[in-house]
Amino acid sequence: MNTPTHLSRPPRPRIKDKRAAILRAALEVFAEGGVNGVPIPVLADRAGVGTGTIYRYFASKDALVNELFREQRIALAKRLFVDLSPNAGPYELFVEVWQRMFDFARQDPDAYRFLELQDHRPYLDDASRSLDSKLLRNIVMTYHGFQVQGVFRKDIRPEILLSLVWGSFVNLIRSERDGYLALSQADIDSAGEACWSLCTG
Amino acid sequence: MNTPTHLSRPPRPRIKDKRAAILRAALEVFAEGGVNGVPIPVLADRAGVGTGTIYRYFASKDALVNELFREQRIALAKRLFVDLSPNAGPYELFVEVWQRMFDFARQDPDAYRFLELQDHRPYLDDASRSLDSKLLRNIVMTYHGFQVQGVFRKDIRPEILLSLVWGSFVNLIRSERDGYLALSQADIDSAGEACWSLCTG
Amino acid sequence: MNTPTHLSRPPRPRIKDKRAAILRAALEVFAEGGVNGVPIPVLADRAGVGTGTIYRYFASKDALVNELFREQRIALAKRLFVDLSPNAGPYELFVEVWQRMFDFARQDPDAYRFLELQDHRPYLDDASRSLDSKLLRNIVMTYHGFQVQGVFRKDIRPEILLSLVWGSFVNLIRSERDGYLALSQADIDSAGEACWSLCTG
Amino acid sequence: MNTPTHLSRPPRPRIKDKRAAILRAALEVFAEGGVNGVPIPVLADRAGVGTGTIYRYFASKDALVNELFREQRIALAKRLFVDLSPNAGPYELFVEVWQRMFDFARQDPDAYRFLELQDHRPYLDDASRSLDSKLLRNIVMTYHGFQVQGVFRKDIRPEILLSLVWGSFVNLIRSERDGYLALSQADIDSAGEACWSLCTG
DNA sequence: GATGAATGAGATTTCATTCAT
DNA sequence: TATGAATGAAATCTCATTCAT
Repeated sequence: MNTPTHLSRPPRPRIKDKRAAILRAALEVFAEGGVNGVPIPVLADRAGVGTGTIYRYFASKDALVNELFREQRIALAKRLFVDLSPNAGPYELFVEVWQRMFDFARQDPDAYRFLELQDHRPYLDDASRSLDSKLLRNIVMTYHGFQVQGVFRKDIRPEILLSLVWGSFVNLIRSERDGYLALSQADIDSAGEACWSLCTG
Repeated sequence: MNTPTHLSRPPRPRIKDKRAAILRAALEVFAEGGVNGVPIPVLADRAGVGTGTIYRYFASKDALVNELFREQRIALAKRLFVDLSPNAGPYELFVEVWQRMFDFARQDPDAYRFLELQDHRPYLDDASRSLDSKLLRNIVMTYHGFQVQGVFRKDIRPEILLSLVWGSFVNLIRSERDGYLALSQADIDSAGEACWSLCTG
Repeated sequence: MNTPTHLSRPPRPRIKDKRAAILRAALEVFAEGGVNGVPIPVLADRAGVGTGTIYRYFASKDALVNELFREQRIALAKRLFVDLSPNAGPYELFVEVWQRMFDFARQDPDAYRFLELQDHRPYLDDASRSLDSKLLRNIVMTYHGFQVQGVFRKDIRPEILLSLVWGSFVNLIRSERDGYLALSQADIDSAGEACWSLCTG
Repeated sequence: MNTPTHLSRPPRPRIKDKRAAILRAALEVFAEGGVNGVPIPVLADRAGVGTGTIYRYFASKDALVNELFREQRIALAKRLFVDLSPNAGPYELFVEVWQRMFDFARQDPDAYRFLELQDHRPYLDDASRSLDSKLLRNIVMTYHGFQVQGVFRKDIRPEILLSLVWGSFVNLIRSERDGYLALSQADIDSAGEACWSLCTG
C-alpha cells in the first residue's frame, strides 16, 4: 500500500502482441467489474503491460471500449453464422443458431457479458452503432426469407420477430446469471422450440 | 437512515415534497445518464435542492438508488397487476398485462429506463434483490396456474416461459429506444399475440 | 397559541436556562469527541434545543468554545483556591491544592478533559488566553511567596516550578486516562509529596 | 531545442524521494495547524507534489498520520537513548537524557509538536499505540533499575516517577511555546536537577 | 424566541491521462 | 517503444451556519 517497491514485483512475462493482450484483459475485467468499475491501471496489470502502454495502442478508454465492442460483435456474428450447413432447412438453421447463441454465452462468458453490458453504451461511437445495425440487417433478411418461403408468419415484421427471439435468449441468460433460473440442455432445446413456434405462429 | 423521522412525528408535507422531488429528479437524470454518469450536484440541481439536502433524505447515493429502485419496482408491479378484471380469461389477462407493460414503458419512460439500467446493479442491496424475486414469484405462480388449467404448455417450466416473454418485451422496447424499430399499436398487439402462442405452444 | 404539532412531537424537556444547558452539553460532547469531532446538531440534540438556538446564544462555534473555556477555567480556579484554610502552612496548602486538582479531574472529568483538549487551541481568542495567564500569575505569586519565606528553593524561578508541578499532575491524569497507570489515593499522596520535595529542593 | 514551455510551466522543484518529502511536509503543516486543520491539498502543496500523489504513498490521511507518528516516535526514542555513555552513572544519564529531550524539542520543533498533538489521537491505530507503550516500558525498566540500585526512591512506582518527569518536561516546553516562559540553558539545567531530586526523594 | 430543514463551501479520495526516463 | 509515477479535475459526502416559519 505504501512504497511501490519494484523489487517485490514478479517479473513481467514477455508478450508478443500487446494489443491483443490488452483487449483480452479488457474483456475479462470489464465483464467482471463493468466498464466504469475498472481503472486503467487495473486493466494494464491484468494485461501484463504498463499503464502508458494502453495509450500507445488506444487513444482513450472510450476508444478501447469501442474497439473491443466491435471486435466482439464481429466475433459473435462469426460464431453464430459462419459454416452453417447450406443444406439445412429453416428449422435446423434456427435451432443451430439458437444453440450457438447459448454455446457462445457459456463458452465465452466474458465476451457475452461484455456485449450485454449497458454501461458501455455512453462510450459507443457511431462506428460501433452502425456495425451493430449492419449485422442485424443480415439476420433480419434471413428472417424475411423465411417469411417469403412461408415458414415464418408474415403478419409480423421480421425485425420484430428477431427482436422477440433475441430478447428471449438474452433474458434467459440473464435470469440464469442472476440466479433465478438454472438451464439444462433440455431447457435450452425446448425454449428454442418455443421461440420457433413463436415465429411460425 | 433515510427520512429523519423523529419518532412518531407525522410526516410534514414539505419534507415529502423535497424527498419526492429528489426521487423524481433522480429518475430523470439516471434514466438519461445512468447512475454512474450523474454526479450528486447535478441531481441536486435538477431536483431544485442543495447538494447537502440529498444527504438529509438518503444516507448515500447507494441508498438513494436502492430506494428508488424498490419504489419503482413496486409501482411497476402495481401498474401491471392491480385492478385486473376478475372475470377475464387467461388470454384477456395476458393481453391486458402485455398492453400495460408497453403503456408503462411509454408513459413513464424514465421509470422504465431506470429499472432496466444495468449499471445500478452493483448498487442494489439485499432488500432490493429480495423484493425483485418476490414480485417475480407471483407472476410465475400465475403462469403455473395457466399450465394447470391446460392453457399454457406444460413441457416448459413457468419461470422459463416468463423469462422468454419478459425478454421479448424488454428487447422490443430497447430496439425501439435504440432506433432499430418503431412500434405501432398493431405491432404491439401482434407481438403480444405471438408471445401468447409461444406460451400455449 | 396551541400548535398541534406539540402533541405529536417527542416531549422536549423543559429547560429554564438554555444557555447553561448548551454549555453543559458542550462540555460533555466535546470531552467525548473533541471540538472538531462534534457537529453542532449533535451538540444541540444533547442540549435538548434546536440547532438554530445555539446561534441565538453564541455567535459561532468558536465563540461557544471560548466562552466554555473561560467559564471552566474560572470554575477550576475557584475549585482549587477558594476557601483554603487561612491558617494552613505552606505544605498543608500545597497538599490541599494538589488533592483538589485530582478531585477536580475525578469529579468533573468532562470539564477537566475539555480544558486539557488541544484541538480547541486554534479556537481560543485573546480574551481566553489573557484569562489563562492572569490565573497563572496568581499562583506564581504564591510560589514566589513560598520562596521568600524560605520554603521553596530560590534557584529556580517560581513560574518554572509551577510549570513542573502542573505538568506532573497533567501527565499523571493523562497516563491514567490512556491506560498506562492506575492511581490509588496513596499514589496521589506520594506523588504530591514528591512534587513538594521538587519545589523545596 | 529550447522549449519555451519550460519557462511558463509552474516551477516545481525536483524531488527525489517524494515519500520523504510528503512526510516532512506533513510534519510541518500538522505541527502548525493540527491534523484536522490541514486539508490534503495544502499538504500536497507544501510537499511540492500533486494531491493524488499523496495517495500513491499512503492509503489514507489516517494511514499517513499513523506512519508519521510511528516514524517520529522511533526517531525520538533513538535521539534520547542511542549512544548513551556506558560508563555514565545514573545522574549523568538522567541529565544527559533530560538535555536530549530539550535538544529534540528545540532542534526539531515540528516533530516534537506533532508528537504532542492530541488531535491525532482518534487517528492512531493499534500499531501506533502498542509502539508507544513498548517504548515507555523500556524507560520504566531503567527507572526500576535505579530504584534497585538505591538511587531512586522506592516508595513510588517507577511508571509514576516517569510520568511526573515526562509531564514536567512536556509542560515546560508547552509553557515556553505558549509564551508563558522563556527557558535559558541554566533554567533547563536546574529544572533537570529538580526533577532528579524529585526521583531521589 | 425557538426551530430544524436547507444550504454550499470545503474535505477526502479516485482515476483517466500524460510525460520524463 | 514501453513504462509507471505523477497529476489534478471531479466525485462523494460533511457540517457550520442561515432563515422561513
